[in-house]
Amino acid sequence: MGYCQETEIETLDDFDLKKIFECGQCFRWNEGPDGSYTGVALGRAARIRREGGRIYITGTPEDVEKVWHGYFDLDRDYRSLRRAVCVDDYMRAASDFGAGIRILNQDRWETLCSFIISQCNNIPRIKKIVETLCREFGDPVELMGERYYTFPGPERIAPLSEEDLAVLRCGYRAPYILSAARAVDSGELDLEELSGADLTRAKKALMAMPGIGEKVANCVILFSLRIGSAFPIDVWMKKALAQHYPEGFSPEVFGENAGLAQQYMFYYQRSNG
DNA sequence: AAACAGGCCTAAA
DNA sequence: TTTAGGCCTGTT
Repeated sequence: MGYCQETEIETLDDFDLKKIFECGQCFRWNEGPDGSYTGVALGRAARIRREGGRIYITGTPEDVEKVWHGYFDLDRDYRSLRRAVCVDDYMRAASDFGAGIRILNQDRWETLCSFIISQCNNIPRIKKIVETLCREFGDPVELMGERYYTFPGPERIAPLSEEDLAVLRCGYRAPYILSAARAVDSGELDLEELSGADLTRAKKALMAMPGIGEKVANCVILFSLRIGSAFPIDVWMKKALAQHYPEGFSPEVFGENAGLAQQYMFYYQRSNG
């Protein structure tokens, strides 16, 4: 393991690596034996660790300022956000339990593609398919003597065929990946433009694509388009809502913080049932 | 062995 | 507008 520069990520409030990387929003960060996490995001490989109360990530201060600051959503004060979603005793418990979660600002295309893959799959298989996709079609990057691969851009996937994607073993999702790649590459689906849209319009645009339904659309919108009112509902969330809001429930009570409220509910449900 | 897994699509009421 | 069944594949 060669020498590698590290820079502190300064954060005044919530920042729990395990919760951030394991609350279901991303698929490419993996925990090492020492509790650090290594992953590839936004075209670069990095390792991030906690020592005492401080967080360190490989890279220069400029990397932190220009890349990781935005990725880890450091401009938002999660302590006050947690207070804002405490609408009842259940949400108080869930947000206390989930303290340390942050919603990452991920690459739009990577998020779209990853959540297409996620449908009707378990996490280990999702991660495996995504890693194969990157190894086969991404660019190699190096970190501390190890080789990693970036997530291939839509322009790399668009010209491929279903046979080319057979190595992924992702079954019926392959044509969905191709059509999404082609739409993004051609500009027919403009994810950057959509990040300035409202929830309704963003959902409509995404769900017009084959293989993108309500759940995948909401994940893409929340995790990469930065629209905080998105509220993805999967099987875990269905259980949580049925259990705690049998009379019915509307995410609108949380306004722009609905997505964060969802993350707390989801993580709480997965951890405690 | 048969069912299921962090959905989506189509057909049918 | 809601519901059932099928879908690739890998795991239990």
